[in-house]
Amino acid sequence: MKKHTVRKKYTFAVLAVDVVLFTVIDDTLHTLLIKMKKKPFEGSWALPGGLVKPNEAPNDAAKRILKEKAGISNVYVEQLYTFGKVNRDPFGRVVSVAYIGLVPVSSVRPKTTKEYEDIAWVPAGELRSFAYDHAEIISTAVTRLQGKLTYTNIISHLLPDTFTLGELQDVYEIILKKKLDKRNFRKKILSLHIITKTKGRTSGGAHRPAALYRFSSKKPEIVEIL
Amino acid sequence: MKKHTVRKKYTFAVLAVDVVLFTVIDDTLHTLLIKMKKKPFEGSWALPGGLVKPNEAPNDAAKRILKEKAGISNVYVEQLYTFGKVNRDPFGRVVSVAYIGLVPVSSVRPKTTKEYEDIAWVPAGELRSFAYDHAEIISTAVTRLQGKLTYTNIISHLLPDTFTLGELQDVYEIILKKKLDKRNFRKKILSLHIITKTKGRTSGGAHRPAALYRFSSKKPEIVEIL
DNA sequence: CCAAAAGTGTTCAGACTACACCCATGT
DNA sequence: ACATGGGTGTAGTCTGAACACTTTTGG
Repeated sequence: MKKHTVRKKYTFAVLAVDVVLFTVIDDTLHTLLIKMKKKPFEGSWALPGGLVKPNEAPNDAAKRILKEKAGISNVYVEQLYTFGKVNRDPFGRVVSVAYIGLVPVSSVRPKTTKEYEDIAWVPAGELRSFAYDHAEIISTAVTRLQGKLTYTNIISHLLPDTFTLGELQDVYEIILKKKLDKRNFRKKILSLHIITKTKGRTSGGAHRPAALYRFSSKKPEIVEIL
Repeated sequence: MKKHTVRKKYTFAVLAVDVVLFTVIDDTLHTLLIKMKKKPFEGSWALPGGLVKPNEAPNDAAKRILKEKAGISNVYVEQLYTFGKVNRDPFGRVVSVAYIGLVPVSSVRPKTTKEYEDIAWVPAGELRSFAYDHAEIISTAVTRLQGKLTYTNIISHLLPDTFTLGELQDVYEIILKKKLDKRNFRKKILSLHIITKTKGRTSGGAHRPAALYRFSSKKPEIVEIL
């Protein structure tokens, strides 16, 4: 049986990826969205996404699309869920493997292209007109992100290389949408040994300088955090 | 733009589903596997799986395949992960959406068909020669199942309608591969109010009869269990 | 000297762990 | 009578929650 025999005989689906890229800006969780030009979704916002190439793994497609559409590389991405309802795309049968991506705020430089009207960081949870089933994908992604914050170390990918304990706590509070006690938070985080103190300190704020920390490892790990 | 325009232009992938169907038999976690006849995997074991139809959601395809290949309906299924490495299938580019399925042991009646050499419940973790990347899919599924046991009520789908606390504890111990303290386990489970006592009792064993319980709800819920 | 974030300990309550014996039934 | 799983309570430890003041810097 030749490689393309099956391909020709059974082909039916277009496989796409969509990425929910998160970052934290101004004390708010944001996702990267694209404002569309094409009908029937002109003016609607969509996740950066695109078709998977014949010789490309979906994982690689997710990274490629972030690079192409937003000029962002070196991103942490993980698979979220595969959305395959029959009529989710008015153009035909498209099944989309959705990914979550995380970037620290500094490393971000979305670029607009002629293909789209606009590309922008939009506060997660903000009401918009979304293309396709992207509202559902985003809300699934937010829920997953909240869940994983509490039992893994993925938050590391939302922070710059070094950060203060206050900044770390802020990110938790923003995403989990609840206040945490400062002393308890510090005790807990430090007891886990997932971050280490560096020699650096902040300076420049009109307040006492803070110690800078770094994640001991950014490898995905299961750690009971909160 | 017509519906099939995109389809024709960009088609490349065959979309399949594979199901890791779990049950507990004789104090061991088992998965349903099929022994293949076709080259290059003759004699290897594979997950029940098949192609998604053009007008079928992957979810529905998973249920259909269990029905067709094993004569099993009314199964709880949930999406596991999508496996899309370029060369995972020697016949061509096939992307597989993998599902976890759970059935209580009683409701099980796999049927062999002419298409396959054999279909059987095989102890999870047993060494076999697996077709495709199915070894990887199974091990991902086992890990996920273990994780979800500890923070959801999905174990309900592995038990018959009524069951004793001893049987419930057994299933936890089998899947999590660790002993639990009987008194602590009962205290914890009962305090969660996810099961209710029925009026029934067991009979027939050479021992004291046990109270029968039932899950208050089998809807997926997040509950911190262990 | 004032504003702003950093840093630091103790007490209390609830949850989890370890642990051993009697009970009801069938053979 | 004995073998088998069912059923029950308590004490000690650990973890999580609540809570307020001093420190260091820039402006």
